[in-house]
Amino acid sequence: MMVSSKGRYALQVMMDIAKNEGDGYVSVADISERQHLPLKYLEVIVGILNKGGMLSSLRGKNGGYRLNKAPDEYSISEILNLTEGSLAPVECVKGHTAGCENAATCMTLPLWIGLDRVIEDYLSNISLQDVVDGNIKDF
Amino acid sequence: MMVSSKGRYALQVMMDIAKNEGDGYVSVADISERQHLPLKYLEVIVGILNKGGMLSSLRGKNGGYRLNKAPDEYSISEILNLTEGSLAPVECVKGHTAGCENAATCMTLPLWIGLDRVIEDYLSNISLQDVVDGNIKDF
DNA sequence: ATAATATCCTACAGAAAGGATAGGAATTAA
DNA sequence: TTAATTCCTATCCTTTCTGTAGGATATTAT
Repeated sequence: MMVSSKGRYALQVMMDIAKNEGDGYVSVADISERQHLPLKYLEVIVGILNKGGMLSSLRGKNGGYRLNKAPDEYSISEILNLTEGSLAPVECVKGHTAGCENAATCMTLPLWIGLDRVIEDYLSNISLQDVVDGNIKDF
Repeated sequence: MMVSSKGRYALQVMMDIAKNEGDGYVSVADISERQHLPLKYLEVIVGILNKGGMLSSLRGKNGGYRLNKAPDEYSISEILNLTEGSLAPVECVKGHTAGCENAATCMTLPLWIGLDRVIEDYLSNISLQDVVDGNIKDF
């Protein structure tokens, strides 16, 4: 029941780019250095974010990555769902197909659907900008 | 970000005992058969529930397990926390110590604390009885 | 052109966690 | 005494996690 380092690093990457992209691109080497995260692993993770349409890239000198939209347009949910594959707490609530062959009689399914929903609700209402700004209410 | 089979099976075990304990004890063999779950694995899981104080046991013939309190006195949170070890989404919000050495400056910590809380809130407000009764609102 | 700087691609590898199984010791009821 | 049952804990196989490695490809500055 844990968010893996892949997802956590991806979030750090997105935050770092949000903070450091001026008009140019942010390189993975710079992110790696600032965030103290392994370069080669970040290359893999950034590749996922890029292929998933969250970033644009530019190769070569002065190249790197930049956000495709404003930081307040990214929800934490979409970032984590992309990098983690899914945030579903159990297999049977993945991909909104909701259930195995016993779904009709499964007494625990509603529980998992409800849990999935509170997680999704929470994370989809927090933006990248919110995290960068330290703007997370309550707690 | 998944609840493991250990936690899911533990929940099934608790539900099965809740349903099937009359005045006597429920054996693991019976649970295994009714729920179609591996006996030897269930023995391990039930051991955790027992040592954690959720069940009482009786050895020998006609032995087995029974609940220590009424089904509506168990929250799903306590069952899953016991068997999973923790439901915290990241290492640094385990055990209410909240944080690593960088906690003071970590921008993502509030996010994880908040996520932990919505999960905990949801699961602590649903009882074993609710699940057995199919009494989970919404969705 | 060329050199330097980046991304991009994908296979591999060690460590940790997940998901059981195995075998028997201890206890209890009939 | 015997059958049934919990109890204990070591082991094992598989999958996932967490990276690493090495190079191919593209871009820009000079």
